[in-house]
Amino acid sequence: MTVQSGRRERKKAATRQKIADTALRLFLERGYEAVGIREIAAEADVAVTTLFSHFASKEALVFEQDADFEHRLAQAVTGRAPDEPLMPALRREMHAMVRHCTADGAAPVWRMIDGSTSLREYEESMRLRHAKSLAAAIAADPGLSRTATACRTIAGFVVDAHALAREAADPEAAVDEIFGMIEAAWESTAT
Amino acid sequence: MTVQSGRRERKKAATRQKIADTALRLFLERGYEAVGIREIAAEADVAVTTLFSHFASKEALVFEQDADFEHRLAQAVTGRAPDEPLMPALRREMHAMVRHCTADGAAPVWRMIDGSTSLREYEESMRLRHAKSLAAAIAADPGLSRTATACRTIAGFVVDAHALAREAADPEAAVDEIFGMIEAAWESTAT
DNA sequence: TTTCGATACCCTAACCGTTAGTGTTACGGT
DNA sequence: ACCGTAACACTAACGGTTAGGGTATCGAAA
Repeated sequence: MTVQSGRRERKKAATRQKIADTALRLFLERGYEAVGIREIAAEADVAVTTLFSHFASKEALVFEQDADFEHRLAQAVTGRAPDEPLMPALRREMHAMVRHCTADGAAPVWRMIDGSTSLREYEESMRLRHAKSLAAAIAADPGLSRTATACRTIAGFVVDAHALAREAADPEAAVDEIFGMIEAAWESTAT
Repeated sequence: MTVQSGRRERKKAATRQKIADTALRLFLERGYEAVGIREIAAEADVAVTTLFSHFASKEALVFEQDADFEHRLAQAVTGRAPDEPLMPALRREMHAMVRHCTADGAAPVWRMIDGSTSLREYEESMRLRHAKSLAAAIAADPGLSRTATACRTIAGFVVDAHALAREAADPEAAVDEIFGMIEAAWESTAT
């Protein structure tokens, strides 16, 4: 486990980025389903197998920075100020995430996602992962003693909030509305 | 639109059933991923295209009676007694559904589902559909005036309850625990 | 410096779910 | 008795994904 930043890792990162950029460009130009893997690989000047060594599936090309999102919610729980209650921290993070997804320039990507069944399904499977890690983070906090079922329920609720808010007319207001409900559910489980 | 029960419809139903039975048998014998579509079709003595005219995908072979489930929750809302509150009706239906899924004999099937990524993803996409129709049913009830976001949030919550309860050590108790949270969330939106 | 293991990449050829295209049969209403 | 059509069949392909097996470049130990 040596430190990073050898020429190798830089080249690898560059290849990955080139693939992702090429794919996104082609997808936006001609539509997700209309662009094939072999074509993306050719345009990015890599072999198909190389593409799949960087991305586990065609859908993963679109959700390139999924791994970031994966941890942000969990971090919001484990990294919050020692005396801060859970819900405000989660609400704040959710606001930031929703703002990020509804920023200018992101719209075409989301339109593309909503237009493809397989992309929507992939996004759902991501939510399951996110909910799982969030539930683990909540369950691990010694300050909040709740049952495993309660943690998982709340976690599922929170990640769903992201999807629901994205589709709402006023995403920011939707986050607040949903979090009102989440807090009521959460407090109903207080011992 | 003539009435049913011609020889034709019986034959069609028989073909569909034979395909589903064959598929489930092979899946349980040798594992979901280890059995190919061509093999199922051959064993059921139909053409591959015929199989796909009855089932939209390989996963749909496993969730054969999905369509039933699709409407049960919505029915629980629209078909409840005129004066019955929403939540008890949903809770009752959810109890019935969970009991059905945890009945003896269903265990191997669920073990198979949990063992396959594509089956789990398919189940999730079903949940989205179910949540959508449930949300529509709730939103359509004139007695419950809630925002669209609140309806969708609660609907997502309810369908998630099914998945969470199935995985819990005591599914029936989990349903009650989760519904306690759902009711708190629901009542927090009362005008 | 030389050597050497690791790894990033390449190519070919397939596998598998799924669909299009094109018939053929047999049912059901007229 | 006839015809429209629904159900099914066959072949061939498409597109995502993976296996198998090879080359080259990097990084570090010898």
